[in-house]
Amino acid sequence: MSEKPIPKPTDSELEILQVLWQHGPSTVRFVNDQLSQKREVGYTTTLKILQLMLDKVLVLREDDSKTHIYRAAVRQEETQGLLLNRFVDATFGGSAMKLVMQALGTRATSADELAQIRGLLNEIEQQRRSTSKDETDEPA
Amino acid sequence: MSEKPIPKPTDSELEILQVLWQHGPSTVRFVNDQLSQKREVGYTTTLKILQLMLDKVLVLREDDSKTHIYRAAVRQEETQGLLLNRFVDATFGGSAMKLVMQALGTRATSADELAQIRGLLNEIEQQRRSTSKDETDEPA
DNA sequence: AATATCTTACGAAATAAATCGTAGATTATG
DNA sequence: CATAATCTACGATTTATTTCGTAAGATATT
Repeated sequence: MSEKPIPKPTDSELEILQVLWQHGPSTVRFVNDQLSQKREVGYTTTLKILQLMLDKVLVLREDDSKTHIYRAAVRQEETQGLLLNRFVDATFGGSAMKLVMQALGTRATSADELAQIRGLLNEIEQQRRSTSKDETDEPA
Repeated sequence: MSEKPIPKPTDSELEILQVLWQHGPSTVRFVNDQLSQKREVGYTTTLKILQLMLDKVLVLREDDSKTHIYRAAVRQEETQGLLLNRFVDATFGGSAMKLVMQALGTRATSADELAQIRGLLNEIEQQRRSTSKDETDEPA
């Protein structure tokens, strides 16, 4: 039980992680090009943030070749989950349901997406029925 | 179309807004007492933040009586919606559905809550069926 | 090999957020 | 009325984040 403290990424760091998650291991140049499509960023700014992320072990880097290659050191879902928890606590007083209601109510959601969510609900309930037979709610 | 720029609250400001939304107009002392239940905060820190929030017009204040009384100047749902949009964009690449899936999959959600969400899904689909007949998508 | 180009490392400035101390005003109490 | 307690205003510090300039090293080009 001494595995993951998981450092919390800042906004800029998250932006970079998105690039790495989406495109895989990349050079500074590539990451910067991607970011530049959205907004103005200096090359050395991107470089610096990647270096700080390396310290925090948010990314790893391959030094072998001439130019360094950075890769995400944290998994996407894990990180998103972490941030989601913080956000739900800070903004919705810890109620994931209130958040979901807002998300579904306010944001545009296609019929297809609604169907997918319905499917997930089914899965969850299904799973609960099966596990509640032999396993009690909390093994602790 | 020149109504609401809506300033984005910081973490501390959001914390205070939660108190005001939950308990209504309050004195600095009361807000500080509430915050203190969760963590260490100096009185003047709370005061200062409230004053900054007044500048930003995140809160209004009653000066009449001896001690000032602050009230939220932004509505809860509106603010939550704003923050949610930002969060979805930054963390889930703009996909509200991915967020919902994560929220349902990762966080503990009671059977009761799941039922409520299911209810909301029904409502939304219901509404779409009825409005798509005579009204177009956006009544503007 | 000399020059230009690209890359890294690093320091430092600019900005934003949160925290607190102190002084002066106001109100309550003895 | 005098003293204590409470409150407001405000400056200043601390900490975190973002940004960029510059120098030095590596690579490519002619």
